[in-house]
Amino acid sequence: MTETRERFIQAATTVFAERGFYGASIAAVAEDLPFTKQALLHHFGSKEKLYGEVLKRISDRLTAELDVIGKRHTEPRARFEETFIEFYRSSLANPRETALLMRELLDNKRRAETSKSWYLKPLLNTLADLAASIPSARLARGGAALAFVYQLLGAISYFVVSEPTLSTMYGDQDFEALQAGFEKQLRILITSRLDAGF
Amino acid sequence: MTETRERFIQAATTVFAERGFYGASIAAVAEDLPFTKQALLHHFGSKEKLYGEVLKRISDRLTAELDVIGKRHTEPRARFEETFIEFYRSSLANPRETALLMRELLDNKRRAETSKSWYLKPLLNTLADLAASIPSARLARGGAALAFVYQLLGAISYFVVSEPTLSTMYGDQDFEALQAGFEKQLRILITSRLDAGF
DNA sequence: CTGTTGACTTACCATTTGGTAAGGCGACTA
DNA sequence: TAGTCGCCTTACCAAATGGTAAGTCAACAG
Repeated sequence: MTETRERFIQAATTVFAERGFYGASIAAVAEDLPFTKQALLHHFGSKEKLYGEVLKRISDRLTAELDVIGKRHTEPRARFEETFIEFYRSSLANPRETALLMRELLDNKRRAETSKSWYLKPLLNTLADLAASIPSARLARGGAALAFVYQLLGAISYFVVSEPTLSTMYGDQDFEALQAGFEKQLRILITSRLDAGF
Repeated sequence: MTETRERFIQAATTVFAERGFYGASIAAVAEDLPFTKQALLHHFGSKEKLYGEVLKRISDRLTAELDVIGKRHTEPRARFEETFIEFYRSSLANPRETALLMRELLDNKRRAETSKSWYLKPLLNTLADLAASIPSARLARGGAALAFVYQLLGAISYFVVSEPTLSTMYGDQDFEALQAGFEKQLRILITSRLDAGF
């Protein structure tokens, strides 16, 4: 059934996000569902394929989301800015997925040898194109605009993923204040860097 | 012997960086060394304790390194800027350690329940103090300066960790150009944000 | 009524996991 | 010479790993 597959994918997202590909077990994925580990294997064939479906799901959602935002703004600079703000909001709203994508980045070296699939590429291309559409950045050489895109991507993902660490380190209250101000700080970072020109 | 311990820690750094805490096995750590898995257990007691020593090693080195840089500059803003540039260089020179710290961030939620140790705290405190020493940032409320520190930390770590992914995605040549310009772009990001004030 | 198909199960399997137990062995001490 | 201490080994272990084999059972088709 389609719904069963869906439930497996959702559960797998959590497990892979929390333990990484190598640390996750398909038994753990099935554990909280009213199905056995073999039902999972019946639907997906292998752990690797299940992981692939999870990644594809995330990549598709993100690409679609950013696409919608991109169409809401015509002015390149505003589009760039709002897309990254939206990316931050989306990442914050889906910390599991954010963590999983970060793990994929880390596991990639090892996994690339066998899997060879690049789920992040369409997402990165979308963002790089966005940067290239800003007049002042178009002429930048040596991938200066791409570097900035990557800096923002890192700043956003790293912060979102740090929630458990930061809230324990600084206490829930201080962390909430930090998180409340982060979006504003992100906006300032983007505008001040863009103002400086390429 | 001290040297044997050292070799175990070095090997463990690689294995933990590549597979994460859960995905790594102590057998894999001993595999490339002329000792058995039990020799490892004899020295460190458990996988958890070995991991702890590895993290402590990294944290100590980083803190010491940043301390040296901090003392080379008296003017707060220059000190802030140079410290982050140095942090970038250090991260780039030690990609294994960078990846491992990132994994620690991701694994932390799970691991915190049992281990409760915060290896990253001294490092973060050093950087936060650095930001607080900048006059214009001292008055910032809601942790605006800390947010900026975290953004830089994320931008740096994320980029360093992405080397395998990026060089495969864009090709070795394009990636090298990107990497060659990254430090300069980082500097621009820092100065433009600081110029904007808090 | 029969055959087939798809979802899901129980029963296994070899391999790997982190860890324990016990002992060999060289060096140093009484 | 006997004792003991630290480093490291072989011999195990129960539990968990990803995956295979062989079914059960309901729905549906002829």
